[in-house]
Amino acid sequence: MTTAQQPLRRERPGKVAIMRAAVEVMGEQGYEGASLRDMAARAGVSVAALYYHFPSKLDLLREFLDEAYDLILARIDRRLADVEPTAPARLDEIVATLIASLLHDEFARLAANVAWREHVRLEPPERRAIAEKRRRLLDLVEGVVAEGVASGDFTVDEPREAARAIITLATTLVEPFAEMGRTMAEVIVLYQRFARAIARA
Amino acid sequence: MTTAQQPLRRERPGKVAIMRAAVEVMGEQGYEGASLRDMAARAGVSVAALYYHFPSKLDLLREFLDEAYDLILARIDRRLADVEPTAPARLDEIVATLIASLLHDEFARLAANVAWREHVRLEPPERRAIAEKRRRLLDLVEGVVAEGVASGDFTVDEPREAARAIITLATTLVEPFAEMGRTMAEVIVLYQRFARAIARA
DNA sequence: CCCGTAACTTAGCGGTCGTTCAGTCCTGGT
DNA sequence: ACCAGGACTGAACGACCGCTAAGTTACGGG
Repeated sequence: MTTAQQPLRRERPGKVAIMRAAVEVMGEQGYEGASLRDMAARAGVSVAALYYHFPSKLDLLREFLDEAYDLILARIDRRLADVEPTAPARLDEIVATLIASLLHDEFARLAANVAWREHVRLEPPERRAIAEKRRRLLDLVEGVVAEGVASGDFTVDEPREAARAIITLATTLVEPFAEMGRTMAEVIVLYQRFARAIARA
Repeated sequence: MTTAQQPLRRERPGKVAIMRAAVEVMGEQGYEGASLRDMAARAGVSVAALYYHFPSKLDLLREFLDEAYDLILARIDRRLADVEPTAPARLDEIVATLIASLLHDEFARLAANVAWREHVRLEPPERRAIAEKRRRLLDLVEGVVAEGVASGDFTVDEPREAARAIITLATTLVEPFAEMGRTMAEVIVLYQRFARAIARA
């Protein structure tokens, strides 16, 4: 027998193409406005092919949401490992990673729109799983802010609310970014400054 | 003849009830997920009644968006008239007005969701009209921030981007507010502090 | 008392939606 | 050479969609 498990032989290119197309359409039209026929056409397959890979439209969204939140959390963890352990430097790294991930290219921006506005479409049981991943990110940022307060770098009284504001700012950047006329690098520096200001509010 | 114009005899209770119901459904399900049948049922009328008052589903959204942005702009203008003319006080008043308007009650929160996420459904011509109202709010806040920089109260280099961040923070508060476990008054004070911090970043 | 208009209603149109089912093709192991 | 199963396709289902035409009711002015 081979050493690899069955389900990820070459990462299932058909399934990946379908999910990519689905996220594009959902990002442009919203979850309810996105039709399976549009998704299938963009992926170059038939509608029934979607049902070979996903049990339903809602499960397609759920699977994407799961992967997207896991990815961003893992990316932040990995990049924090290489950063000096001072709170401002760590906060800067989180902000930079969030913004760079969400603005990287057109697909990332559409995916960000889906991830941060369509999670409400899930039914309560699956929705709680996503809420917990969001809470993990919030806890992480709150920890860094609190750490900074302890070290005297930050001064805010409500680290959790400061963390919430910082995450909101970074994750809702997709729309404003288009009309800002600035490079991603410039925006990252700017929002690192805003984030540190909130942590000192 | 009477002095009043025809179209607003007693403010057309039927039309108002329909728009209220429509905004509720759109706030809960999103524009595409909201059906005219749901809206009509909630308003206690038939589907065809919607077409007596509005030319189409999209026009219903457009009309609400027009009114909602005009209302919030007028409310801010009116409240700014009674505030001492220092930049920090004026910024506080804007933040307080925005948050109080968007969080006031359950309907206001649903309306806020529609206003700040569904404007993208409009076709480009009508969409530009809404974009201009948003720009007016942005200009207003930018002006106050710049004013504060001139007076030495604020220090940020990019007043327009600071204004954008402040507006984003206030207008996306609806979802987080539910899990914050704080009163509206507490949240206003907190976010006034965040806004001033951004203006000093 | 009658009539015009505002404010609806009932019924239904054509179309699109998510979903399913019965087959088809291709590939790799025996 | 065969064939099992993975990865699909074509065609259709009933439900629901936005929208409309034609008819009904209530009422205020002449």
